[in-house]
Amino acid sequence: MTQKDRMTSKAHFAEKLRLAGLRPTRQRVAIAALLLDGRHRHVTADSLTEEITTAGLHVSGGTVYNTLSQFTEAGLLRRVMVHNDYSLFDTNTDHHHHFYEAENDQLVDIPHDDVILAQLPTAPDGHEIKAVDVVIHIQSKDS
Amino acid sequence: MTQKDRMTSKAHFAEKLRLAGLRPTRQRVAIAALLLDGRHRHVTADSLTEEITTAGLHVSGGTVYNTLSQFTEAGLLRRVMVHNDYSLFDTNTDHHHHFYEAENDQLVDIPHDDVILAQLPTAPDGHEIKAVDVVIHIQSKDS
DNA sequence: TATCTAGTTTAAAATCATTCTAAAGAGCCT
DNA sequence: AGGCTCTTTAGAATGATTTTAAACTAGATA
Repeated sequence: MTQKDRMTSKAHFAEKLRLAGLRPTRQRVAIAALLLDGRHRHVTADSLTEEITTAGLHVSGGTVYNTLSQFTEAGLLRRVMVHNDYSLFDTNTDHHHHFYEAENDQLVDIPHDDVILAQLPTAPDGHEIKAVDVVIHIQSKDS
Repeated sequence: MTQKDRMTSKAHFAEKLRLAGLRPTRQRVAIAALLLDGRHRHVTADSLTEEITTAGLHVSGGTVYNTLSQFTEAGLLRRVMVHNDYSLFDTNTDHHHHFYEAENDQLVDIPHDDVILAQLPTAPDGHEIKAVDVVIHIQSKDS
């Protein structure tokens, strides 16, 4: 990646944040550059902090947590609920589901074409469906 | 409920615990009597502790947590994953799904006959499906 | 460009659900 | 009853996440 590309992408992420209603601060742009580049993956506050450090940057712990929540709130990330130990975030916000292997705390995307849902129930009166989360818990056959 | 009925049900829950491989201690039987009476509801460690207190009993905090985990492990309860704030347990272990309204932290069972799933994807090599959790996030229409 | 202000970041303290610990207690088998 | 193992207990410890109050900055304005 050239110097110019880097500058271009920085502006690109700043714009993305602005569109999402988030002021593009140095920290948010740095995190956006790591998480919103189109690659689909799962991160935790911890793994992200490690990445930031590896990139030679520094963002305080509180800000990492706040940023992940803000990005999620803004629809740039998706929070995946598989256990209560710590939060997992998915950089893929498209409609898709997950396999979760508790044994290794492993989260795997379910290929998009493996359609699962047939019909949804009607939401209770006065309510509407906001999201549908499907988590398929799996385990090694020999355990 | 007569004195005799009480004894009978106590024995009933003790037996249930034994069958689940759990030694029927005073605490476990008390909690089983509250949670495993066939009613379908959702509890947290906190709400359960409150119930125990209201019943004029006392079980230490650690034991409440351990018991909920052991019951879940034994298949007597089901842990429902909807947020990362604290654990929710469902006394209904039958195959069913949930509506979750974040605004009021409200969990609602989806009527059993509102079938949802069509076909499941195949589990990754060497793995088998253990459980399928579907959580439909809902919100008030006017929010 | 200098200035202002609301929104942000920071390190550190605080929170809070949950787990762990070591000692005391209770099923249950003989 | 005696004993052995599993449980319970209160309290300390853990660990992710949130809050705090002060220092900073993006972006608007003069």
